[in-house]
Amino acid sequence: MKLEKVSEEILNSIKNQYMCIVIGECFVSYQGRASSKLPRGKRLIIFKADSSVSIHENRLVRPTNYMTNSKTSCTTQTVDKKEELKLLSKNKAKETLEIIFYSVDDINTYDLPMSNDLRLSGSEKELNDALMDDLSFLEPGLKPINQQQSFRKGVCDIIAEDRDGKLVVIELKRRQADYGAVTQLKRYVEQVEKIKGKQTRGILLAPDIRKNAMELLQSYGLEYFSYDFEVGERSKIKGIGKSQQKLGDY
Amino acid sequence: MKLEKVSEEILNSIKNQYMCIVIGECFVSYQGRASSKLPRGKRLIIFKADSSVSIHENRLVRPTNYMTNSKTSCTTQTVDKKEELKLLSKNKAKETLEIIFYSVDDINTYDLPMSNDLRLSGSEKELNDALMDDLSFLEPGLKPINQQQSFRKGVCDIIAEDRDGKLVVIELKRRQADYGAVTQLKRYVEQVEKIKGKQTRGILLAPDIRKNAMELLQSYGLEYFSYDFEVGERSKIKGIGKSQQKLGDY
DNA sequence: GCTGGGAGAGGCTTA
DNA sequence: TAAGCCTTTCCCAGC
Repeated sequence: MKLEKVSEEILNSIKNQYMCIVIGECFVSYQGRASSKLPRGKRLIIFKADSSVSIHENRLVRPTNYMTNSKTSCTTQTVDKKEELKLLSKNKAKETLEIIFYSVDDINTYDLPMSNDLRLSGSEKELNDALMDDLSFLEPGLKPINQQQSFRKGVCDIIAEDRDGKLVVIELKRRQADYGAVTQLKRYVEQVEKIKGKQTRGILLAPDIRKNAMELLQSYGLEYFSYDFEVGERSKIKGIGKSQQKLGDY
Repeated sequence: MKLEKVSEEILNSIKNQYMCIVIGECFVSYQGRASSKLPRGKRLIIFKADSSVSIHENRLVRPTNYMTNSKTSCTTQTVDKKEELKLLSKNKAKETLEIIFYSVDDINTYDLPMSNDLRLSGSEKELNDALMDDLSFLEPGLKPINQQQSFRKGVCDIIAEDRDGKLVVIELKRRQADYGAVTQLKRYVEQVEKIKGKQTRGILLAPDIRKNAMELLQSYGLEYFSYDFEVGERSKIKGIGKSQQKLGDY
């Protein structure tokens, strides 16, 4: 396949925000936050309407190389009497992605909509909403006090009040809680204490917690509850377990 | 394009570990760790040799839907007098990905090697080595005392001794340091203090640090130095800057 | 096989 | 724009 033609088709596709798919023998070099070289080999290259470029090998979901928000330029050159097509993509962060094609097996351009229409459920946001609906099954008498308020820092924090009128910060995680989750909760609790000027409890709610994270949590005097959830059309929290720490209280 | 033929080509491609690329009108539904639905629309679907399936829209580097380690089966059915091709992919984690094709614009199969071409990264080891070679440009009189200790990727823990004989834990980050970096360093310092039984300094070395992380670091009494590095054939540290905190000392 | 942890993380939302 | 944070994170290396 004539590389001159390939160059034209790629540039035309980018200009018209089509999706361009190329299969060809290439060498890839990246310079930016890191630096990498992909030796000569046959690969799949995708140019999308949002100006992203991805290089895929015949394995893994993620591309081996990629660049987003790029401006791509093409030049054909002759090296050792052989034609080469050089694609240079740059972005604002001064990163560069260079693809050199030695030969192209196939190139196709498709007019696909640049839509974003995945409907995902089971996200933390959704679980958060489910939890907000009824905090009482976490602890009797617990009431949310910041349904809309935004003196919270993260997206999914709940500030509530327990039956004794004490403030409670709840951090919800949809996966095993790690060190970061604990320090995050600690920060929020401190922040709320500072703003409200009263002692505040902190509850970490997660399906599971790493051992060292649990230790840190306890040393901070925070509380942990495990929970189960079900994903589906509408995700829901199935049950709350008591943490060891909590058990010890009784 | 006849969906019966499409079905055959996809299954054949999977069997032979080719790469199969399909452009078609489809609906996608996923159930697993989360749950999602992608309404009918024209998309790119990639079947790779490692049995991964990805669905791409005309934007973003990452696929909207995907599945790895899957077993895929095909059935064609007729709904409302219209032919449909149903692909069902399952993996061991009991996750399911269902793609229903209403029409297929194009399908191509390519015999690409399932190689894992090493991406040579501007090596972090080199940054570690460069730093280890001469700690004195961080601070006069600083000497490493665990030259042989193993490094983890992306993180370099060095234990050194300053000119006053005090222990210094140094953590090197490749990227902007965040809360995690600070709490990590804090942990190491505490660990070393506990083991060695003597007061220990902690230095965070990173290209940049987030404002809040800086505050936390200072509240912990830790130190921060910024540095520049160059990636390329041989990565090297270009220079060490002094942190605001450090400047205040002088 | 499970788990801990980095990554050129990507990508999204809000200040 | 930067900061903060979630993710079906993906992926590898260690046990």
